[in-house]
Amino acid sequence: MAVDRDHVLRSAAALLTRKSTATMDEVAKAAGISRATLHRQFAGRDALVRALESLGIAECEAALDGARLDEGSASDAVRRLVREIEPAAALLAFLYTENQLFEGGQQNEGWTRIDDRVAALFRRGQAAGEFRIDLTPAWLTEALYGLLASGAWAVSEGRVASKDFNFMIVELLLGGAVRREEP
Amino acid sequence: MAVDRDHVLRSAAALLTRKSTATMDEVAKAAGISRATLHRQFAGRDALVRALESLGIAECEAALDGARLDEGSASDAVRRLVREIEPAAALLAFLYTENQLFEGGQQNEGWTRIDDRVAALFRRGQAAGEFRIDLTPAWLTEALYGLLASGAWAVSEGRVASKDFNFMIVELLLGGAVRREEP
DNA sequence: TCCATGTGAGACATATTTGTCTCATTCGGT
DNA sequence: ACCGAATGAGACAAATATGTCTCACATGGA
Repeated sequence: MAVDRDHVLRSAAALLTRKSTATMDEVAKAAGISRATLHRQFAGRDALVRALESLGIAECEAALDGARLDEGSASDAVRRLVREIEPAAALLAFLYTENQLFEGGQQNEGWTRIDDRVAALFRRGQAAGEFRIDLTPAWLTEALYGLLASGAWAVSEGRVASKDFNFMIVELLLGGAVRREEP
Repeated sequence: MAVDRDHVLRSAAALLTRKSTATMDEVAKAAGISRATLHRQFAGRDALVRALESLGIAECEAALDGARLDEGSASDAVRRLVREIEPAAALLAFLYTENQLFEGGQQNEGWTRIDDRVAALFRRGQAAGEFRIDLTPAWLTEALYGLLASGAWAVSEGRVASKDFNFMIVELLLGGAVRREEP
């Protein structure tokens, strides 16, 4: 009978990604529970968003762990990372645009840890001569987030097929739009 | 004495990009006018957002015109487009995440026109053998929007220098992160 | 100078959302 | 089958945002 907290969070993420101003009542309905029960789980809208943020951070870090960023080529590590992070992409897209989280001035330190790990991956690729050095690791990190968000958005709008999510993001991020000469 | 409508819209865009839930009072203060005057210009929050949307569409179409997408190589056209669109990037970033505009089901047809023109550019590049064909024009269009938004966001957060905005976006979109062999 | 128009400040009612509470019902374990 | 715990439905007040109105003030032109 216990409420499936994870299910509630995912429903909320899915809804809030589409409509960031959804009310607590709409969030509750989307999760198939009553507003009262939702409020028993999360003290308020703030607590709900914070919980979503924690979930997002946890999933990101799990993806980072699962992608084994230190192994093999940096390109392959990026591919693994995107693959691992795909299930959380919609949630990430919501949090990425929920800039209100940073209003307080101090953002959750979890994001800095994640930023650092991703940036370190790009830096490793640069040091290995694999990635170009005229694009900063900070920008590559930011671009990855942006493409993940765009990809999640495009999939949810039906503009890109879900099965192409990985390919599109990785290929654009790594290879760009310009056609390469055959090696 | 007449209120500078354009100034109000730009202030609103700048504020709402940072805090999408800002109240009408905050929007008014940001523009340096009173809530009453703001309300005389825009009947309500809805009307304000619609006006921002119209402004965004107009600036996008102006950028598309100014970039002369049909001339020269598709890559150069993309470079011109990003350069022309940069001043409107913050506004575009706001509108891009203001998905509530599409809640009604029918989005402003202006966006479809713009999407079509951008997608046509990528399609032209593909037909010319300049762009790879395994990334759909729809995705390239979406990715451009995402990178513009990420770039505007990164600049406003100080993570990327404003002067690098163009370079970073264009180079990543066209060339990707992987280093190319010297030709 | 005088008048008309636009503006700022604030009061006010309304609508919406939120947080809290109660109570009947239902579910699950013993 | 029974009992405790959790849930759903709804009432309620408080907080917040919005839309509307009035009135005093200032600004700019005739």
